[in-house]
Amino acid sequence: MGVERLTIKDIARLCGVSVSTVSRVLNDRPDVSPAVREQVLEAVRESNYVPNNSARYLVKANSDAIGLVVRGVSNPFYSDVIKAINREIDAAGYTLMMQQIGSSEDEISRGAIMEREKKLRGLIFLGGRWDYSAEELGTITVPFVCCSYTNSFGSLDRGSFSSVSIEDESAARSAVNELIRLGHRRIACLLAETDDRSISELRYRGYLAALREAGIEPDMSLVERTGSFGMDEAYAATKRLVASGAEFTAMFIIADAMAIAAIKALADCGRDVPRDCSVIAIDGLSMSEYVRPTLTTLCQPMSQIGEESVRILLDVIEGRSGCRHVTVETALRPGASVAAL
Amino acid sequence: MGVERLTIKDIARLCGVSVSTVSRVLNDRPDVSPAVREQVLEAVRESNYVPNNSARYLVKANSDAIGLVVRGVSNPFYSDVIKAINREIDAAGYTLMMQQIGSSEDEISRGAIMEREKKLRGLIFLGGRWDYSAEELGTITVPFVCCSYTNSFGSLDRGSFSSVSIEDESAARSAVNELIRLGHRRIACLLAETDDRSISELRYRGYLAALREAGIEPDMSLVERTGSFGMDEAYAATKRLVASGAEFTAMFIIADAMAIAAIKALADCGRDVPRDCSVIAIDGLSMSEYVRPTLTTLCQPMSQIGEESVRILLDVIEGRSGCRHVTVETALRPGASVAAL
DNA sequence: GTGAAAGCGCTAACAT
DNA sequence: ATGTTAGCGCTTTCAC
Repeated sequence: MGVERLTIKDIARLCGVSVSTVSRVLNDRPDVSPAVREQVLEAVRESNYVPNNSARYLVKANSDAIGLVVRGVSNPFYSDVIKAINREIDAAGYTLMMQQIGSSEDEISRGAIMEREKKLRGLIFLGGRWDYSAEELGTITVPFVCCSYTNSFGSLDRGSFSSVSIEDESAARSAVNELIRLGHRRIACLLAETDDRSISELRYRGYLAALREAGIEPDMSLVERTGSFGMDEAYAATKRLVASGAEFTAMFIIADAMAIAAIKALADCGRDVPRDCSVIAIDGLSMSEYVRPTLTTLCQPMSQIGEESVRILLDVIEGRSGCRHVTVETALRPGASVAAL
Repeated sequence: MGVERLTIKDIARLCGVSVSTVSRVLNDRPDVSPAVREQVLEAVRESNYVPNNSARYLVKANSDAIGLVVRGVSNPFYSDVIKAINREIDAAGYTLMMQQIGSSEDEISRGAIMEREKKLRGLIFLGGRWDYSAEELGTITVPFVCCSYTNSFGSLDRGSFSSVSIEDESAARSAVNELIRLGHRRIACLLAETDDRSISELRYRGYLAALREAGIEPDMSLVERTGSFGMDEAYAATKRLVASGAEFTAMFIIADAMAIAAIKALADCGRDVPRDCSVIAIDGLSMSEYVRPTLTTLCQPMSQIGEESVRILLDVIEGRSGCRHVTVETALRPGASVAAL
């Protein structure tokens, strides 16, 4: 335990060679004699030497690393996106450096720190704020792409960044339209109002738009809000809604996880889904296919979002194109949580 | 975009002071005049300067950082554990550095790299292999704790590391006992056989032990295996089990997520849970409280696992105690997925 | 094929 | 209160 940590110098001394030779071996350079190479490798193994990455990063002028800053620990929605990003970056011969941060931390400053520390070529932000200003982005000097969201509430010049996302408002609109098509008119809405510049707000706008187009007067007593995207809060909010006595035959819920909790709350209130109340959501978690009734939801194409993000970023990095903004399509995945009225 | 990245020297020159003064300001040292401090801060803001962490880490002889290596991206089970670890480390005045790795990567080598790079005081491995040898741990020279698992299949000296985990075998045994207590005798078992040195194997042993104690002859046609812990595979495996024609009145499933998928498979085969088949699992995911029927499961005390891990690690780091191995208790969370026969 | 030496950006003595 | 300077551990010219 109390072992002094070895440096490249120690290995050099151990082998009776210079540090540059050790460095060459460690970096798989061809210009080292086989004998010396073997000897160095052996010494490294024997002594449990592990190079210091800080020193390596410091001296390197640039790298082939792409940074990925994921906001929100263990969001089930992200895992397929991350998988796709990983795959694409690997395939392109770059290295992925992932950093998870809490939802209260700032992805921009973390990205900026990472950029310096790892000499990044580009950055991907997965799940971030929607209201960047050009000023606070001054610390980021490499190309970056907003993955699964865009800067709807910010003041950023569209030419200075890229994004890949669904059109939240129109996705919500088509979800609600589906309910309307089936004859529902009293449609409740469950929101997560963390603040008013979020995905929740956009999806709420879509809800309102769908009602308006169908000539249905929005009823504020049917709109319930929770403080977060958590299941516990969604459960409680749905119970409040039922307890309020408001009448509705369907619910539009802004996220799958919240919808699963809401269905449980409805059941606990004696309301069967979809017989007494239809439920539709947005996201397309795989979990939603295993609950009963299976959730009817608008799926985000997670792999495509990841792939597209990488493609755009590499295009910009390698000078093949400028910044782009891509919106991907959602697809209705019919479940058993929706019925005609 | 093409902006040269600034260094501390640039800031010093910009302000007409020395680098040490800038460094002092950046590190909140008291011995700087208010005027100069303000001027430096202003220049930093103006120029979007961000210090290079690699250089910082390199020069520091030690830090107050604890490394957390999480194996398996976005395992829902880990998120509460991570939250607890975060909280405790913060409260103790240390800094947490988290690193997520894929399930095919090796946590030991990543931990070793991180230890050098960040000058760690200690390491926590969350979800790792169960079969370390002393030799491969030679690269780790700081105290570490295995969080949520232990070295059941390895050859490590128990005095050289710490661990916090449930007793998987006895947890499985009591889950199966619960089914037996309710009159079940034909109890199927769903395993995830990634390899034979995993949590799956331990829980399987508990299943067998419970049967043996009750004088029930294990029936291999009731034991189904999947390649992973995924829901899709658990679903398919359960369907195979039903299709095989094997008769059973209950299932013991080694993980909540798999159980949720299994319940769906049973339903799709026309079997009601718990009327036609009881289901019990181990883990205690919060999701399990929102599916219907709610899952009966043995809960792992996630917060406690995280807290205990930090407590032990800090005790060892600060010399208050040697390595310890703690097992925490699971608690039966009764749901609606189990019925008496 | 190998070694010597400069320097990556920063902190921390040590001076002043 | 502020400046000067010696490294931290490594890679990379540039000699040989």
